[in-house]
Amino acid sequence: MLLNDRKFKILQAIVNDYIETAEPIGSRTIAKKYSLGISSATIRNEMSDLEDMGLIGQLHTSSGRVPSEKGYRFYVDSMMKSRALSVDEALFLQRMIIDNIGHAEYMIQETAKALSRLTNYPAIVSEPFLKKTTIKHIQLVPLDEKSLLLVLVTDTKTVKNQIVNLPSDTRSSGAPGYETLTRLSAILNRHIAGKSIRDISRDIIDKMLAQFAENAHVLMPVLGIIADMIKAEDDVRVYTSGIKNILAFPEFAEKSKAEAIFHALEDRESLFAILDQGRANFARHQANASREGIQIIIGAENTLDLLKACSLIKANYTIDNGTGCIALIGPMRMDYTQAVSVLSGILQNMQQVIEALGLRNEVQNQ
Amino acid sequence: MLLNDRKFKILQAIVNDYIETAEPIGSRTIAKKYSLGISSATIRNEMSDLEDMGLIGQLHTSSGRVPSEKGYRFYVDSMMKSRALSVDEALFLQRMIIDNIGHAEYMIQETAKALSRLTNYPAIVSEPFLKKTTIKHIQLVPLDEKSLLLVLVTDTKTVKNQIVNLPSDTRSSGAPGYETLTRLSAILNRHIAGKSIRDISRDIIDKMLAQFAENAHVLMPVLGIIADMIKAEDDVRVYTSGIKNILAFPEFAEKSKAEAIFHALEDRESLFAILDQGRANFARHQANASREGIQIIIGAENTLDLLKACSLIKANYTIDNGTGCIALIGPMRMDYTQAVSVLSGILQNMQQVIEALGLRNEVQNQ
DNA sequence: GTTAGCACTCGTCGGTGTCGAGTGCTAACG
DNA sequence: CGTTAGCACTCGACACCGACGAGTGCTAAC
Repeated sequence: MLLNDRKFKILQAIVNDYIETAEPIGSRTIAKKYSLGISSATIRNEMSDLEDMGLIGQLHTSSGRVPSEKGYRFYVDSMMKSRALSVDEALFLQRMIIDNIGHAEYMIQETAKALSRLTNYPAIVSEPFLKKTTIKHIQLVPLDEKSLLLVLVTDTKTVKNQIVNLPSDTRSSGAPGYETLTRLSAILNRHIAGKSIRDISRDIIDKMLAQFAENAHVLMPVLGIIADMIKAEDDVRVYTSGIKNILAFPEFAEKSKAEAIFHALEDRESLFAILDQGRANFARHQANASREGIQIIIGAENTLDLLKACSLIKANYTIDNGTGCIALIGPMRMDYTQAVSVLSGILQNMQQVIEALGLRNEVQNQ
Repeated sequence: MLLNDRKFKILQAIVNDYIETAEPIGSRTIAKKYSLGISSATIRNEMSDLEDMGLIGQLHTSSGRVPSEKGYRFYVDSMMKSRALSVDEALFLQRMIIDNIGHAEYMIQETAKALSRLTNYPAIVSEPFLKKTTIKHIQLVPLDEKSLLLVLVTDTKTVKNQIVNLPSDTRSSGAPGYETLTRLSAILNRHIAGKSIRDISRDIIDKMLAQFAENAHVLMPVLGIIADMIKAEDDVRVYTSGIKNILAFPEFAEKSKAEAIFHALEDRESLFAILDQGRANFARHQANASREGIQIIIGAENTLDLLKACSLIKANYTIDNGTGCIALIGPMRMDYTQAVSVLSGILQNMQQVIEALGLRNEVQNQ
């Protein structure tokens, strides 16, 4: 699509103004507000052309013009200026890096919070989808007579723990003591560290049972819980933040619309559906792929009916054996410039934290 | 306050109807809808009396009547029937108990979810406020050359873990190995298990330093992190669920009101302020104390301006060395009967989970 | 090609009238 | 004396109307 310079400027004025005010904008207003050096009548003619091209539209005859989806698409692809982060934003992100180092578990939640806080749009962040979690280290810790604590470190340095309740009908009175547990931990590590849950064969279990000797009754509950924990680890979680921000947008003034979105953003399944739909569109709009992999999906480009009136800005991030997703939702007239710059800032931020945590390349050679 | 039987029934009809419909109700409607066997004119006379007593009011002359705060108070104190849980509700709670056994950490979040799900009111649940967390067990787990994992079990069986990054300028190359860490863990346990962070004296640290010998450089980072973790443990967290439900109430139709509540329910500080205000009111309305310690705070009885138009139903729950709080928020015309029965069901539920986790009396004698 | 002018459209806003639900008061009834 | 029917009155909700203004398209003149 090719636009002459004047049409370009007028379209830009319309989109910017609408992003800011959410009101249809007329020719006279453009002439007054933006000094383009042409009269409102000329602008009217140009606007008429832009409407013919499908870039703008009007809600009814004789209201001002509003960008169409195609108009937003054009704006995003061709006239959006990339903006550097403001000092405040950059400082905020810096602080976040510092706070998060050493807290891999919270980083993802914090990222969602930061995103919505900086942009005032609802944010969604999913944990990385890992191909196959492997066990890095196991430790049994004594608790009391009837139970012990199982601590599990996975190859992503995620740490899980759970209480193991021992069967009460065991011969030996009570749980094994500290020294015994240390010995049992060593046996467990020798046999299953570095393996995924599928790799634990009957053969290995038998060997361990033999070595556990009089403590054999401890092994099965422990293995069962390890399996559960690894399964839970393979379950990707999603976090949202700033959902209430949608109340501030006039396009969601009707409570029913706001409620529909609220509902979707509280439900795990629909969150995944939202994040997932990017894939189909990715090929279609190559222009965005260039922007550090940040995708912008506008209005009806969304495959979910629920989002037909919204825009979605999303990107993937990578931890060496999996990728997660991070996204912002807003009305179609969202401030793409700001949202994209913040999102790309956060992506860099996450990368730094991930590197600081040493998750990058050292995991395989444990 | 004494009401004759007819006034009693009329007031009950007004409150019930208003809870259900959120519309002012007139004498004719009462006569038709509730078969009290008296005419609308008689009802008008009685309503006039009820208004003089301050139990009901009207928004403007010639609109129907609406319960006043005093009216709700009377309703809650004298005419609310206690209702048994429905089969569905009971089953839902049963399931929750099963799911939560062994997951002390999630129980509180799950409780908030269950509350809001069963009542359709926003729920707030705070973690127990513990007087002084003590260390029950410490375990050091090897991770890699530069770091190790510290696992801490406290007297509430909460388990925390954090990665300890060792100073890189240490003489000995890399972190201690598995056997060494096991030995160091034993030293730590011998000296500080059963103590709170304040009890760890300079003297104890010196002794441990001596025993750590060539691994002394590991001790200080570890102790620093233990202090942080205990401090974080003493920080009570609060969870909310179902905030979006307020959108369904006509009294929050104006977005600005809904937004104010949203804001308060997303902010930790104001959540505590909400939960805290019960104390002052507790003495005032003894009548409620009888209902298993469930308090009902209506409208202006709230000390927070924000809640002057709301009601709050709250209760405390106890784990042996601390108490937490659990609450529901709704419009003044909330369905007190249902809310109270669900809340009391959940309280019993929590008690069962707590007992199943063995947190009750066995903790002290570790 | 640009602009001024004009007729036309349509949503918004204030004013007006009607309708219905509600009330209080009074008088009649058992 | 308590209860009820009837009546006048109040007031919000709603529909209707006209004025106003922001906006458009079209045409003619510059």
